[in-house]
Amino acid sequence: MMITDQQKFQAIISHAKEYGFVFQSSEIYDGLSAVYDYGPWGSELKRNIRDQWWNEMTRMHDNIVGIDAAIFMHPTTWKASGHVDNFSDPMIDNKDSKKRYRVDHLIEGFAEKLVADGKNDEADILIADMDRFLAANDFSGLKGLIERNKIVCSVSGTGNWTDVRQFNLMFSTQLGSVSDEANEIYLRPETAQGIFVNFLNVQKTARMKIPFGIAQVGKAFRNEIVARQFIFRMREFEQMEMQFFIRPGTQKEWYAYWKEERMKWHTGLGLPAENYRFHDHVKLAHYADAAVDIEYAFPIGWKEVEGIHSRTDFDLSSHQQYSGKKLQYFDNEINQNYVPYVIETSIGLDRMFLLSLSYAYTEEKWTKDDGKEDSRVVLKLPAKIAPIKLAILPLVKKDGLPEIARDIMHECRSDFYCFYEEKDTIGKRYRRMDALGTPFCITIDHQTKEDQTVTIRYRDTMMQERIALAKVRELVKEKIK
RNA sequence: GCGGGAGUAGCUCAGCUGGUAGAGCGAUAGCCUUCCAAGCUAUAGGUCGCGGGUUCGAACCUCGUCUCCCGCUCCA
Repeated sequence: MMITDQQKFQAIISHAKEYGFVFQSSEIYDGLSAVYDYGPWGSELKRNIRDQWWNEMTRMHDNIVGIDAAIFMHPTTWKASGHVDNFSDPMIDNKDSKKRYRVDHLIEGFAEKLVADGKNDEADILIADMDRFLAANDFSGLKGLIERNKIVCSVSGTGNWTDVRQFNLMFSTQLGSVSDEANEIYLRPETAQGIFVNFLNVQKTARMKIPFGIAQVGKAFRNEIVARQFIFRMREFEQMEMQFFIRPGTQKEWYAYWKEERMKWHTGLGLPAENYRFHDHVKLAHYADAAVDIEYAFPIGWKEVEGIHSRTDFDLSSHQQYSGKKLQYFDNEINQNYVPYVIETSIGLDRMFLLSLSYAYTEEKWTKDDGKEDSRVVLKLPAKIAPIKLAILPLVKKDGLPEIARDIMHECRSDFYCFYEEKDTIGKRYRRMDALGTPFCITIDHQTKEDQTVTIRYRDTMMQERIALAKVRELVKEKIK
């Protein structure tokens, strides 16, 4: 029986809670909108995904190094990056058409109409008033301006407006303990800027030569107007970003290179290529000269999981201008100083987590040999990222079997995450491990005492075979490589 | 932000025209000793999302609010 995508999404959310992957933040206080916590198995899964990415970037490329920059940054950083100007505008909604306008656009549009009618003086006064109110953050003044001039919505034709409100995607707080003397600073809305401002520090201390990359994993914060769809769009989320610094003019090749390289990482985890696609940006952000999303077929539709952007020298040049410090690189090969261009790969860790669950979550039903119906819910997570790698199960909890199980547990637990369980029937324990996505289970039985072999059971096929107890550790290590 | 739907045990849900809560699964402890959950026994878990109102009495009626899901909108 097929379940619909919508049902599957609901089932994943329930499963994530029931089995300790994801909880709503502050649940006992009714939760906090669009903020989530990761539970015991969720935090393992998330960590494993993070490690896969980090190791791929830093260990597998000798020209990429990592950093861990602070969440707080100098306020000017966000002026230079364009975040302050582009993402903190007073907005107003028309209650009839439900259309939302930037207040300055609305008033400027009306001023243009005045000019067209030959009322240049009125237009000039209007714009001057607007600028004064904008500078003073006087929202009621702005609304009064709209009302006095009887500015109407172009869709509904009415002047039925909400109050003017500030929409700022960045969270702010105060640095300094005395609030009226403190400076307003922001929680970073992206991790990239921590890399850009450290460009020269890293390049010089790690003796990097262009082309080279800087990788970073960390939290970012965006005060989304609408944040929804479980952990897909959260207000606090984790990014895995790599900024690759290159010689100007070579961005096309490197953009193509990273596009391919990043897709290889996804499929290399064992995720099916047919669930992925590229989606080119038509409208480019203020910093980019090319941009593409890697999209995945989530139960909620094709959605972006990763972005690859050609950011030109926008960020470094801008920081150079605002800071007054040169952010240049001397290229020995061509005997030239230049501000490097940048190719960015930026993947949402939480989205990758949701992607993994979306791929892995499977409900299976079949008829047993005796004609009875059987079923299971199994997370077919790639073994590399599964929270628990190996479950160690004594068939019965007597006759010395638990002791043997404890021994093998002791041997393996420093290499990978093991889970010991002696409660309930073996079938029930297998089901529980299926629900957590544990790829391998071994069962210690009476025969183990005689010939030192165990049954290993594979999650996806439910097949089992006998192997030497001494080989378990190496076998699992090999499979999770 | 607007519109729609929902919120009762860890999960899925029942609860009649208002009379202070139930089931299945799950969990815990024990029995059984079994290679694919659903044998037996016992136990624990809910001020019915939260707050006001109506009423002798509210899970149920009403108002507000919070959270989640869907559509629109937004999305560096």
